[in-house]
Amino acid sequence: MGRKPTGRPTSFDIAYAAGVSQPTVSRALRGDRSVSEQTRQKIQQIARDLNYTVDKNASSLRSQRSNTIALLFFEDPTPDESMINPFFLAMLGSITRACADRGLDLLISFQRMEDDWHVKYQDSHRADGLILLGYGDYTTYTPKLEKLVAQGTHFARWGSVSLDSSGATVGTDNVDAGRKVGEHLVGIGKRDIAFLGEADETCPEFLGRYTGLCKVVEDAGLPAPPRFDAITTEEAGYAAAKALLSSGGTCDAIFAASDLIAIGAMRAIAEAGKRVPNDIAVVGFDDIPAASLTTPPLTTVTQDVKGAGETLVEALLAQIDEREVKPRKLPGELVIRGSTTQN
Amino acid sequence: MGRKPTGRPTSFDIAYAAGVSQPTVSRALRGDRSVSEQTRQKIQQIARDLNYTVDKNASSLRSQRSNTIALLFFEDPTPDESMINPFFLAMLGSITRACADRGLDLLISFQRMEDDWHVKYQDSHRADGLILLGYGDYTTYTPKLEKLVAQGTHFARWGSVSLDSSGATVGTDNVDAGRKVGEHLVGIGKRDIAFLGEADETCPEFLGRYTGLCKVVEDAGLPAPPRFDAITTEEAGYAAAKALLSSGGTCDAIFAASDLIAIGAMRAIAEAGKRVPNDIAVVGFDDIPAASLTTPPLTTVTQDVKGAGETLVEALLAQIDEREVKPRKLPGELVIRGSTTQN
DNA sequence: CTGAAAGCGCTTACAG
DNA sequence: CTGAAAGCGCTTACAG
Repeated sequence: MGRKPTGRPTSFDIAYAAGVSQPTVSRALRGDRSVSEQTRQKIQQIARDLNYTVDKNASSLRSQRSNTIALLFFEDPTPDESMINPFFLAMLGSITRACADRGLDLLISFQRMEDDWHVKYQDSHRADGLILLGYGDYTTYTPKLEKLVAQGTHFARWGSVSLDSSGATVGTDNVDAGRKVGEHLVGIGKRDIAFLGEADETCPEFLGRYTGLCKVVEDAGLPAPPRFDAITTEEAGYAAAKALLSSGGTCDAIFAASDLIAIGAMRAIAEAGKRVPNDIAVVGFDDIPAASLTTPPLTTVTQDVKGAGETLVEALLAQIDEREVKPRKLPGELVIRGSTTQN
Repeated sequence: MGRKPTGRPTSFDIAYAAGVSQPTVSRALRGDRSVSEQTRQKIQQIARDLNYTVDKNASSLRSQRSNTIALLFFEDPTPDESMINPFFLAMLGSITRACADRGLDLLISFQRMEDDWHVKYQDSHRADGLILLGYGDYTTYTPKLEKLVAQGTHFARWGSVSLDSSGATVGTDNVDAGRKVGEHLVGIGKRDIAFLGEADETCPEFLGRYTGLCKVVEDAGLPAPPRFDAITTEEAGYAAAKALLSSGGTCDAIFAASDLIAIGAMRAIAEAGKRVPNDIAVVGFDDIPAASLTTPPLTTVTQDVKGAGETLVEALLAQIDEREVKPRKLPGELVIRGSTTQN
């Protein structure tokens, strides 16, 4: 045979071998129902024998659809430019799997907040849509989102669901999760709970967690939880706890807006000569792998990472197909460990 | 203006606006030196104004080059199917950055050992080459590699450099790193060192680390380090240490082939009522984020993750361009923490 | 159920 | 330095 002396076979080679036209090969290989069962079988067999695969570039160019999704991590530039939040890494895994299950390819890219996200993938037709994952200042983030919407770019994002009704947003029910944490802490007899994390408009997710905590505390007739700002790093958690402990105020529990913050806080607590959980109970958020390795192990909130990946991909696909997309809240689950209960 | 009523502009639109031919636009935008400076400037300005980007599918189809690399993680299927080794996640970050610096897109995919890697990307022309990252049984891995070579697929891999002279392999100098660990342990007076990890042909990297350790121990006239098999998981490390401690044998130091193994081992040591580092010193490998969080913090070996990403991408690019590629060894750095020294 | 024709948006010889 | 022509390998109306 060997119609083409070099390179990989094309649909014309398959067509020649099967004695049909090239468009029929294209149809058969995509499982088009209009091709007769017999012809389809034959063509698929030959394609297999010749080790043929459809050229994605040609197919995407013609059909104007790439079956590819681009995953953009964005983050504030960090001084050490290293640490990605482990939680997002877990998300990456679940999104990868969700894409693979649907035959989608996944492009990935780390973006700085300053960058022009939209241009890169959608405009160059590499991807049918974008999934946005990240943390960082929400106030600089929002205008970019609006630009994406204005451009008609398809995207789904992970984040705070409440503040944003613009379609494909998926996130943990942070208020509910904050409530669960509050109930647990109040339930074990804590009365004086502090919150560590930037709970304002720059970070609506943290704000939700704080809000949930406040509700429970208020209902129990306890003093409102003081807040100490911290971004999602161990260093920030350490500094915030330092500030809390040296402010002269007392507290018998800390709810940190993330595990990274909680881990930093535990270091500060140890340095201050206090004990976890007896003097101060500590709760984190995310359930990163390191959370079970601290001393004592960290009580935290597990987010539904697997469900998140599935839901994000589904939401994006729905948007691409112009189906209706509603924001989705996923439940967070409290995981109780030694940092809030002695054993 | 508005030549096309709908959709994004093409190079024809730019050509029309600039009063030149379409091929000239193509040349100007790629910075072809043959286009006059003036024309080039003008075209680039117009392209910017019209928010034009080159259609990657068309350009890849025509040029038969995609400027895209596919990163394949492969792993033995794990029961919980969750945990990716944190070390490879760090590698992902550095490879992403190295690709971005060179204007390459990055496709990512997790593969099971059983899968047919080669077909997926190279054959469908999505990627110019593959980077292979992973762990798992090397003996099932090698035949796949050979198949890739036979197919003329371009790839670079992270792994054991010594056993494999086939081009684009990059890895830590495991023997040297093992030696550093051995010297440290012998230097602090340990005499009876055990190795935890599958140090045979199924995992040449672990074997290298063991070999380095053995050399030092032998030179010091100490008994050869016993080996206890463990794959790279916490559970396996726990089980291996259990086996070691209950074998009735004594040991005053453990070199674990990975941090995950070391963390599991420390748990087993604590359960056996022994203290780290006084009764048993522990050293890991990889310096994952969790390594500094254990009690005591884990002495380990840092691999040059940043250099690894750069080197892998460079090696792959060289291979694609048919330039000569030599295997590259990167140094590992010992990081001494509390698990081998009291303070 | 199948085929002939057109065309997706580029890049690349080939001319001049 | 620039243009006219061809063609990368598919998918999609359109006919029959």
